[in-house]
Amino acid sequence: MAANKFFDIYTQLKDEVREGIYNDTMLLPTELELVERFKTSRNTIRRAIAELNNEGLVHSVKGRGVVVLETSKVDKVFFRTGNFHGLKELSSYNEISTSSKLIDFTELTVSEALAELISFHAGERIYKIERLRVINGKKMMYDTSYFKKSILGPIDKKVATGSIYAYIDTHADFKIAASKSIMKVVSANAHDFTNLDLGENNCVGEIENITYTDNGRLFEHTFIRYIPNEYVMVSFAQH
Amino acid sequence: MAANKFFDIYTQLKDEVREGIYNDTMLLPTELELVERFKTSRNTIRRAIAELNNEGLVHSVKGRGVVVLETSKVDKVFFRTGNFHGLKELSSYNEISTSSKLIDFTELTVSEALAELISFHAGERIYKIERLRVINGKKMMYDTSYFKKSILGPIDKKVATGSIYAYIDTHADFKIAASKSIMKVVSANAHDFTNLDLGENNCVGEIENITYTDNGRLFEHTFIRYIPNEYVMVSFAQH
DNA sequence: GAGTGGTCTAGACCACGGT
DNA sequence: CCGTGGTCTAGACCACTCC
Repeated sequence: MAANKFFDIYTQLKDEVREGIYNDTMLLPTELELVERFKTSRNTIRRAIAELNNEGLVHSVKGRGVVVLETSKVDKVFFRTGNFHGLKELSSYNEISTSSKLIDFTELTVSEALAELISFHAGERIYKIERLRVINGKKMMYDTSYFKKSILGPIDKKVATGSIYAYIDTHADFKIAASKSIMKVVSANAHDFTNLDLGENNCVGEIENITYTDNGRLFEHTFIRYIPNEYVMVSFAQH
Repeated sequence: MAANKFFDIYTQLKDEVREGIYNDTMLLPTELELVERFKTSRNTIRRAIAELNNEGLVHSVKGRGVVVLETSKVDKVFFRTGNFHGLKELSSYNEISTSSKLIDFTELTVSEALAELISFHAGERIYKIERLRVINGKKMMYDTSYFKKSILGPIDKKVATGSIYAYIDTHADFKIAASKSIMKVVSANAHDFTNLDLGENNCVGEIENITYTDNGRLFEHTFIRYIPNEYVMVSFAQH
């Protein structure tokens, strides 16, 4: 995809790790050997290896080398059981699938009460969009999203029904830069019991998701509430 | 702490962002200006700025500059409501606080059934440790941990009662390198109802946490089950 | 076109691991 | 002690944003 040298090297090394060319617990070739092999500078090699570290495939140890991490059950779970692809796709990006239905679309002004709840200031003009995700007839996930109108510009119900983010890509003069998430387990409220197929369960998972534009401005604040036993989140941390 | 140049610059810029010297939505000084100011090379400046990006404080845009992200409610939540400090401290590191009690400590061999559940192979000799965290008399969190004996070496109940990780720091010849986590919301089982003060709730949060040594070997596999409404996890992602 | 961040090079020195 | 990864330098060129 990218014609970046470091990215190509990263991809190649990743494949080789995945194929088991370097066994679990073994070392990658040293940086100097990789410099030889890829005919590039050491910094570029290091950039590629840094990427492997971030992904949780290897761990660099000063004075020893680059250790390949044993594979675990977790690695197999990565793109399964429901739909949370790690955390990156947690914003509205993928929420609009064929199985996602628009429940409500309104324009309103942020009240003092709502300002307490979300990261927008009172008086700000916003769109509120509620959506329901149904899979195999089961109500799995309910989203309540707030978008700043001052950033998004005027939209109609048709846009809200489709993908807001596809609309931004083609019609807006800004990009989505980053997002932050808060994840909790909470007791279900009356809304949850009617909006979701909870069965015997009386709790839901909640993910609060804040999205930034590439101007550093808060753009979207979304609450995702989902039923137990269907979704999984995965993360990796280096010490 | 670290006498690394890039780390000092990162810390200083971070403070300045926090103090609002660069307002939300404004730009940081350009890389060349920072090179001037800190009398260093551009790569070092870039390393510091990369750190700020990872932390979710700024976002670099090619051709424009380094944008400071608006602060949000999420930022204030970071170290509150319970005890999950982001994800880094999720392994056993901090679980052994004054309020954490050892419930069970046994040595056993991984059965075929257990091997299905955790990332260790059948036949492996392991320690199983169960702990309960009580806060203000409330049973909040229940941990079931499995440690590879072949890596940890022989330990007794006294070590298990204290901090395993403090023990490793001082007595073991390996370090903890990385960890992976899976987070879910699941229906409570009979164990949960007796082990935790669930109140009216019939679900729990579960975090499965896998820890690696700096030799790339799976070392610990822990299941944390906790009550609703008390804990929060925060994450940040760049697009 | 001027200025920005992104990639890359070719070198240097240091801190640590293992022998 | 040697070899490893970690930090840092001083430069170059490119891709992008904005005027």
